[in-house]
Amino acid sequence: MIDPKLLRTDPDRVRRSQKARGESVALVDEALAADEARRSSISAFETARAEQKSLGARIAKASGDEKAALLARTKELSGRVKALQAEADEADAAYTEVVKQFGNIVFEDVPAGGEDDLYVIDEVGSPRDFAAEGIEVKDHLDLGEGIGAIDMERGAKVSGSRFYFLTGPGALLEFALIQFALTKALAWGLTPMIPPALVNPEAMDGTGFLGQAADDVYYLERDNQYLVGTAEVPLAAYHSGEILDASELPIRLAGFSPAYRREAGSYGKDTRGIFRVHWFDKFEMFTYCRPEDAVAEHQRLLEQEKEFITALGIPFQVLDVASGDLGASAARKYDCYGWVPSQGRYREITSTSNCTQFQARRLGIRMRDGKTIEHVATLNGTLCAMSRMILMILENYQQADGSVVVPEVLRPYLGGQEVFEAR
RNA sequence: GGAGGUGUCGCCUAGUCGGCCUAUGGCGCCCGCCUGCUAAGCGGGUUUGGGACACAAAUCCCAUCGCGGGUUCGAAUCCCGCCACCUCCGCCA
Repeated sequence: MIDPKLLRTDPDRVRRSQKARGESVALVDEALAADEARRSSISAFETARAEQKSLGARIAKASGDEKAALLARTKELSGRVKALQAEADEADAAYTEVVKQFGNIVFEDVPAGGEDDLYVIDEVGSPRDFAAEGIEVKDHLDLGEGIGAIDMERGAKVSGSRFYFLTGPGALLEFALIQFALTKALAWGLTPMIPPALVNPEAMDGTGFLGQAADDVYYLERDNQYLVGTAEVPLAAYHSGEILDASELPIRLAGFSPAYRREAGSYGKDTRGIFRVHWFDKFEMFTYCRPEDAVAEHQRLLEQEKEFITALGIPFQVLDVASGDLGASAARKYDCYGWVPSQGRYREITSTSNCTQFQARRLGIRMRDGKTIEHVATLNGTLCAMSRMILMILENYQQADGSVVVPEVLRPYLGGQEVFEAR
């Protein structure tokens, strides 16, 4: 949720943000009108309620005829108070509904455009020249099946399309990545977390995933619960409704969980292999911090992502995601795109968002700093999405005979193994 | 899944056959007084949200006793639903 005060004090700022997102600017006037209506109906209710209370106090002390007279008078008032209260509740709900439609206020210096506008702000490493090495590039699925790491057919048999089994070397790779990510997370001072992957509606809605992204979320109707698409959801909701002591901040977490995504609307897109799947495991970083520290914290998360990908030896680019392609919660987002040799282009492997106070307002996460209380800022960033990273490793470390070299940093977690041989 | 119990302003707690509850007391915390210093003692303050006053401070108003409804002129208190926790039974990694 955006700051209701900002709407009143600087509606133009909100209009600019809506425009940058490519969303309705008229919504601002709608919200202002709803706010006005809300305040006047609340004030009408409060006046009537005050009168009712003072009458009530007199009734308590009165008796006999006086009491009877007062009772008669207050009966009528009681009905009015109820009606006014219903009106006020309704106006308040209507206002909230409008305000919740706004995405986070986009930072002014976020580049304009949509998902096709790629602003590359950094580049690390460079793709191998496979031709020069005399290698005919295979894609991750051919390689994965070749070394016995991925079984898509049985994934489909057991669970349907976009499901897979990681087998033997594939499973070992994931475990090694988990260990390596955990080692990094601890070195950076993050607290490791294993959160529930099933959450209630408040958690899902509070993190902003039931808005424009609702179709992409699995919902269990019988239990009124949602399968999370990222550990960001339970990690954000972890402190919901709490007032944290400012001295505890920043709180830096690294949560490991499965990620479930319906991938609605992506039929026929990236259908081969494990690039786009309904489930994968992921290590996700999450920070609660003071609002004024959020921009620096965002850089920190990005640096950690870059360090991780660099250590694994995957060539990648860093993108400053265009304003029209931001998620509802993000004021700014950086994506890291890793090189996919079989596609001859860079594809997303990590993403980090600065949600400023947007999520914290919805989830009621505040901090007490001396006498003042205000909402914290929240940020999230991918540490390691297993399926994508395995894909990157398979393709970038392939050899002419279909074997795959193990990235050096992972060898300690694989008993020193250096190569996965093709079978 | 079945039976019973519990849920009060940071923590503990009083209050439940409706109205002096504007929610008691203790601990903790904050401010002040006193005092060679500290402690003790004394006095005051201390839920959160919204709103009024052009900002701030002060003050005032409304809401807030797990959440949501209902009964009533009036609900922490009575009724209904939900949630969480505890105990026992059943089932089960």
